[in-house]
Amino acid sequence: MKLSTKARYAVMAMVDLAREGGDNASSSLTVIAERQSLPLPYLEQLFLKLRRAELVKSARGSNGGYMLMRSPAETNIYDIIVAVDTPMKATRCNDHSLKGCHLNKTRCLTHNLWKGLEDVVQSYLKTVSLEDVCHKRTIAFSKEEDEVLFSRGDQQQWLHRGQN
Amino acid sequence: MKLSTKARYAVMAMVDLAREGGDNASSSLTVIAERQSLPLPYLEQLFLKLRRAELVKSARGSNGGYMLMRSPAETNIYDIIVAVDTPMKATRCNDHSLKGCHLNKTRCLTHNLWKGLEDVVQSYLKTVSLEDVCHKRTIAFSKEEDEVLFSRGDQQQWLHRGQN
DNA sequence: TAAATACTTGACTTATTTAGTCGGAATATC
DNA sequence: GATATTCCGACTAAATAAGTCAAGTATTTA
Repeated sequence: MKLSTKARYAVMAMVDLAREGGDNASSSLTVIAERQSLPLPYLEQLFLKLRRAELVKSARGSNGGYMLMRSPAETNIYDIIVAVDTPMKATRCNDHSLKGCHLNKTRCLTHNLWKGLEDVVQSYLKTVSLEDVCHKRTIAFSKEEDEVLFSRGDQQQWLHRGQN
Repeated sequence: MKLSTKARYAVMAMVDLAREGGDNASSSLTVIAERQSLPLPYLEQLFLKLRRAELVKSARGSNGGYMLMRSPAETNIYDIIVAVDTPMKATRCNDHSLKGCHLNKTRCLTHNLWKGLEDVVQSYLKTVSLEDVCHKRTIAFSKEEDEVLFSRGDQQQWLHRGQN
């Protein structure tokens, strides 16, 4: 269970785009690839999918490039990862055909467990926006499952859930 | 990003063991493999690791088999998955050498994001025990990030965090 | 309009990981 | 001693991921 480079590279590139591409300026993949030390042809593959997912728009021709479709605050990490990769597949049965799921009682037992795992991952990735990442603003869950660490750059503050 | 069969099979087998192996009775891998439709030689590999992780103890010879080291309630899913597989590796840099992490500012930005993802997954898997799975008792997080669904079989109850 | 720039696309190759197998040794029970 | 079982390392095959390549199309600028 590990993150694919597709997902990692896509997020890195989108963060780069969010930081450098303000004021309706588009960044070319050549520049992004260089800044982030990523292989250009690989980035091309990824941005094709990002554009089809309507996360970025492209401008062709000289001085062309890509720019975000929506603001960094409105772009969440989950959408980026889904666009280029399968985000988290823990269950084996898809929603329609339950083959491989309820062969017998015991096998079915684990279904909720894996579904819960998918939900947790999905929920986390959806709550984090591109802007959050740009500002190093992240959400961490403590072991008590009762507190949330809100971190903005150097400042950190422990809060009880519901106080945000 | 998907669950490995190692992790899935190991949990399935452990759940089987928890259900059938009460009263200090040991179950042989042959039986578990048959009940769960899993390849025996593969299970052998996995239980070797589970034993070394001290999650199960073994009895050799005829009528031998495996039994849980601790009670199902004291055995959590995270430990099982860690024993047989890497649970969730989202960051690329390990804790000691930060190579590939702070090459430049932007790359560093995503570090907290991935670390947070690892934490969320780890936290979830640690809170679920083998007993929970046996009773289909799972924890699901709502979109509001403020409520928890405690489900026991047919009963379901929405609670605010901290009331459990 | 010509040239430069950069996106578009699919096919291809290679490397890595995962999944699963095999053969045999050790050990306990009947 | 026959049988059932764990124990262990090495091996193979299949699948996936990562990355490359080449030939195109569209757009802008000069």
